Amino acid sequence: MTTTRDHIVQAADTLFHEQGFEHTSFATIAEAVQISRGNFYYHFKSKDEILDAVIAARLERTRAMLAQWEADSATPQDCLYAFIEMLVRNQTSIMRHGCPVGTLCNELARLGHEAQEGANAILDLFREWLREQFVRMGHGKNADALAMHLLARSQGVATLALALRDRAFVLREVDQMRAWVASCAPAGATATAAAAPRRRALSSSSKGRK
Amino acid sequence: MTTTRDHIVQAADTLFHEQGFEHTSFATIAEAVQISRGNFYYHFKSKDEILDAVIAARLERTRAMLAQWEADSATPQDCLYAFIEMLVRNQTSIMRHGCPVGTLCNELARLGHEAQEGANAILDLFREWLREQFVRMGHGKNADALAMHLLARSQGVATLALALRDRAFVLREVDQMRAWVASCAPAGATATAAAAPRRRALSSSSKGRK
DNA sequence: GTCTATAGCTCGATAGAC
DNA sequence: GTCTATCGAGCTATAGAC
Repeated sequence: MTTTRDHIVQAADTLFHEQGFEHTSFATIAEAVQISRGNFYYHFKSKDEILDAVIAARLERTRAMLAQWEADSATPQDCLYAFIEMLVRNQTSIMRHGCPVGTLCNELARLGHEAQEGANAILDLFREWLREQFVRMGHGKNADALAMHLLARSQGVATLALALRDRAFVLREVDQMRAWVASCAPAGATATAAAAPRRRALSSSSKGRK
Repeated sequence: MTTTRDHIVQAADTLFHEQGFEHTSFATIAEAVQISRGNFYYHFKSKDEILDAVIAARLERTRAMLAQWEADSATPQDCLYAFIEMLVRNQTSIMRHGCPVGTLCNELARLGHEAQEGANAILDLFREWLREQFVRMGHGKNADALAMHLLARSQGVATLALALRDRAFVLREVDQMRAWVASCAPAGATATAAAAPRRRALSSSSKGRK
């Protein structure tokens, strides 16, 4: 059953992504949900409370998505490919509105908004999940740094994609990120120690998704 | 001689970086410049006109900066190092307010603001300048893709730096970017700087572009 | 060139009828 | 639970005195 509250959160979620939190007014959300402005305050005491609800919903959705990716992937490498593939899947949306996670974190950070921690928690969900994959690949000590590196690469692509709207650029960078993941793979199976991924003149696209 | 107009543009420039364009009101700028709100409209017809003036000022300043970097660098590699070093030099500002170029481009792109082209022109200044360095290094055909790659990396670092405020992360990524530039150098060439980038565990691949 | 005063609008938030 | 009406604050922009 979908309550009015759910409708509000869903509409706000979309609008916060498309227009930003601050730029989105109650009037805009009200129009999307087809209710009156005043009716908001039966469900939420303030705009910040709607933001909290949106963040909570995104956290839940992200958790489910990551679990699904893991369930669908045979190896940790495939998990990483699933993450990277997101840039291609959501290409159009990213070129139009940016990465929903990165743009929200940045907007709230710049505003000094108290909900920044919540938004960062979404980012941390990805960070931890990526770290886990690198741990499974045998990069225990550097797993977090590798996770951050991949996060930064994808955020950079999203940022330039939004500004320049260059599809070829996105695909090119995605290709390189895939190659980088391939180069991170433990050479022989079960590399116990070997913390560091070896730098090599890579065999670009060895991975076949499955 | 510094005119009132210049003062306004300078204050607006800083505030647009720190708070964003939309979030910055005339009242805030007026307070910074110590003039009355009404007085703005003698110098500018609208807020958008101030934005245009800020963008023009940034274009000019960026051109001068890039020319200076080139004058101070013995080799194209050193130019690239100067670019990367910017992330360290401006670390504190970036962690607090983000990259001034990236945040403005993204804000205007999301708003669908007509000044987006102007903001992108600043980004293109970097893109062209970086491309030029790669051309000088002998990467003619791939020079633009390499320039975009470096731009994306730095934007990604700036985005995560703003969200997470992790100094160690920034330094780690900068180190990797230096190493990547070194790996792009034409064989046999020697970079002058103390920048002699160390090769570290987390390097990103240059892939088969060459 | 700089000021005060204010129009006209939108915002987030409240009050109270139904 | 949903509505209408409205408040006060903040915004961009204008008018006109000095």
